[in-house]
Amino acid sequence: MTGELNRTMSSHIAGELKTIATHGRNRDVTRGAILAAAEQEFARHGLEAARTEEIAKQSGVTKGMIYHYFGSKEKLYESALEQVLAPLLVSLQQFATPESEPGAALKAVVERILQLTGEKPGVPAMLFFEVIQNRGAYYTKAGFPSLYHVLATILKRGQKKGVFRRLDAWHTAVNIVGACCFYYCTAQRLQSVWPGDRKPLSTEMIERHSEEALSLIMRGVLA
Amino acid sequence: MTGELNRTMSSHIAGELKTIATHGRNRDVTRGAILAAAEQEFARHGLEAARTEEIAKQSGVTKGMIYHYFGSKEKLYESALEQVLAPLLVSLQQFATPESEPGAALKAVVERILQLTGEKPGVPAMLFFEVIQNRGAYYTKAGFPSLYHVLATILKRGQKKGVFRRLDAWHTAVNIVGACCFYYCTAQRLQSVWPGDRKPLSTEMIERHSEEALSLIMRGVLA
DNA sequence: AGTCTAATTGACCAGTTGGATAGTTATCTA
DNA sequence: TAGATAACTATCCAACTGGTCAATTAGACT
Repeated sequence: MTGELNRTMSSHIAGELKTIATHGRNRDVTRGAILAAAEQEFARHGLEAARTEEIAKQSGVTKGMIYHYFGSKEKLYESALEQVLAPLLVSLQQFATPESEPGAALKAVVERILQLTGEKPGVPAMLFFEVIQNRGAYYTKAGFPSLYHVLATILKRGQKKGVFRRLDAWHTAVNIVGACCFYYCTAQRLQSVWPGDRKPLSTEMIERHSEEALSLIMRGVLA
Repeated sequence: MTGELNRTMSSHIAGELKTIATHGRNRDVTRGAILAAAEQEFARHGLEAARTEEIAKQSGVTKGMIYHYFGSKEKLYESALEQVLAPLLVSLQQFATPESEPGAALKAVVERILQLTGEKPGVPAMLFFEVIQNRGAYYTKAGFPSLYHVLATILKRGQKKGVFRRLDAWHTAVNIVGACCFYYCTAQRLQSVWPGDRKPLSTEMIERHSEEALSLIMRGVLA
């Protein structure tokens, strides 16, 4: 998936220093810069309203580079989406094992979601754009496993064991994700609504969000 | 806010029949059709990616009409946003009274949010676009009261009374809204992820979402 | 040093889009 | 019936946007 890494540093030298030192003229560095800028732009505007020119400007290269490395705006979008979602969705698979205790499993999954979104606050926005604007077309295309399946499975198992209360697993799975992710989508607005000393994207507020979301969810689900 | 209604039906005749019978050539009907189409288009694509041509097509009029009645794409957006948000936010003010019992008040507010979003599933999407793409600029411009203030106030009061558990009112307010609204943002995708017999936007599934969201929230918040 | 590969650039293009404008016609009033 | 108002249409335009392409140049290898 990640493709050929370090094609440029095949010489004797460590290469790492070289890569960093090389300001331009480096495949991986440029590709990475474009991807990073694309991630931001797509998270702020979605595929449709994102501007390739802006991505180029932010990554410090010419627009032509985007087409040289990615071929089209859509393909760039796919790459950015995959780069962002893969770590989250792949890492969740481990929690789907039927052996684990449901309460602990749910807690672990929620914490993982909160951790990853906390590290990359743009991810929830990208997901929203993808679902609403593109109706999940590229999401489906990437063939990622559904986050909701993992959650629903755990919820059903916990309910059968009597650990969780009576609930609709499918609906609850969605609402759990909502309680985790919505915060990052509305963070910009919170800044002008919340008291001034609360900076929604500061590390402490992110930390508190994780605590609060987890509490709300666990309390809301346990029997 | 709603402006002059029924300017056209000032004659002797009842007017209602007239308004309906008149296919074109009616200020209010045309304006309404444009607004309705705009609401859909903006909910699906956001201000930036929305196309005036598409709005015109969907409302069955020429693009020129949009500029005749609304002046610009942005002004049309403001009107659509206001039309959609006003009922929700205005109606919530009544729950902010300090006399009401906090538990009941919270339940009432959440139910109202769920009712309104259930009736207009496009509203949450419009809110997301507004916050993420436009950073809440038009939202602020409209001068609506913050939904979060109402919720946080109730939460704080309930906490002081010991009805609610120890929690951060500001964060919890956000997470509550997330648990209510996220469903409608991801509904399109759910259709291809959920079992086939569950249609996310069917009346029964919407009803169930309301129940599940309310349960999750109340359980998650009560002492 | 010389050569080859590929990263990079800048000028350019065709299609789209928000918006303006001049003209047409239905309806209301006197 | 005549005129005035305004709803409505068709056409056009300038700016923007995704995408192309030929030319340039920095590094890698011999």
